[in-house]
Amino acid sequence: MRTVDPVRHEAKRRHILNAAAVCFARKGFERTTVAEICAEAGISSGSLFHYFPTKRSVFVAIFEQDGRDNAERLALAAEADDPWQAVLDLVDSLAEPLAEPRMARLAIEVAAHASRDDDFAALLFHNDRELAAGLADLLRRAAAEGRIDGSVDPALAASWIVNLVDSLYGRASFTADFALEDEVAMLRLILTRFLLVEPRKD
Amino acid sequence: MRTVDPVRHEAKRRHILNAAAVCFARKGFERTTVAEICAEAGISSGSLFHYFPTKRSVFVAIFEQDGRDNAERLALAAEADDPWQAVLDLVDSLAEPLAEPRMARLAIEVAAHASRDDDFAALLFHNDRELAAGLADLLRRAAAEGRIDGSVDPALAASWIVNLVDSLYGRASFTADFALEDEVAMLRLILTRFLLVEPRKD
DNA sequence: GTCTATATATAGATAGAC
DNA sequence: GTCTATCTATATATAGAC
Repeated sequence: MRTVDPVRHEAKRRHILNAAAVCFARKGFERTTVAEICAEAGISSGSLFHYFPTKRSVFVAIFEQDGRDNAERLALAAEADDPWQAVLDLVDSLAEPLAEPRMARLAIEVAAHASRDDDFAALLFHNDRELAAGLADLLRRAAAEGRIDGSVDPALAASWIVNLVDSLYGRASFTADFALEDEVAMLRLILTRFLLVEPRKD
Repeated sequence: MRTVDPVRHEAKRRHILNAAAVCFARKGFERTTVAEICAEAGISSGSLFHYFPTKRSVFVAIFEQDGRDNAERLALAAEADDPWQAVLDLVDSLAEPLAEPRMARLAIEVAAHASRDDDFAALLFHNDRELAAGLADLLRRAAAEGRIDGSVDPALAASWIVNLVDSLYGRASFTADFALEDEVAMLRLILTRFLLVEPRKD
């Protein structure tokens, strides 16, 4: 008979992480205080430190989920019949969180923090490489089928696609009246013209 | 007979700003202490606060120069005979600071800080809009001469070019073995295929 | 103008009652 | 497991001698 209920424990952890994400998006890692996270979550600092050993560990835990989410999306994309369409769909799905503007700020905060925290950077780096590797596979298939330009190195092109999506996040936090649909459409146009072999119809 | 030598004053200011830029690139705005800047500059905190009222003012001063530099580059580009070539050259010159890796980290720190400091964001926003406006003019000229695709809105395309260059900065701080020349070449390929009207030769 | 010394505030994290 | 109270460290900025 155990004294802790693991389900309740996990639920509370997530509750804290959600509150923390809101705060980190609002003010960044350094300027967000543990007291603010506690206020947002409706708990005391003693309680927060019962669930997480440090403020940093709260931050890191938020993004460990991301790698898992992307791995799922890649697995789905790998099963698609049309690899090039799968690439475009993947780009759409990666851009989707931008419908919530605070996610853009959080993404930038992540990049900034990674440049000063090597372990955290390694986590993100791993996530990005997994994503780029999955994209490269799709591009290779598309090139084999003659759908896209085979002269561009798939690995390099894949890492540029990841980067272009990242740039969309930068753009979202920096552009007044950011219109997600228009921006995604432009990104698709850039990618299509960059890689598609077929003659232009536009 | 004045007691301050304005030349010496300005030189000291720049010395402090250079030292501060090194520190901010290394650890970000929040984690960099005034004491560290002073150590890097070889002065005391009392002395630093003689030149700048706050730590933030030091940070801001570093980037006020950027707008002036870009304005100069734009003025040069506006006089070029070949507007499309001028765009590509401008992109090269914007990417050039990346030869020093610490500049990439500083750029990311800037973006993160801007998302929490509205006045600072306004400064950067102004700089970016000036740059995009200048690029849009060049694109309009290039389209009028039939050099590039006239169906793409020049203003939107221009802001994407600015964004693609920004993404290069993100990429630089995130890519192992970042090879500036290869990356710039790929960026030029993307831009050329995105906008150029002439049939592909590759 | 530059320094040393320090005021003041506020952070992350801990202790221990309940 | 959650709280209140607090420790300890460290930060920005100031005061005032030289």
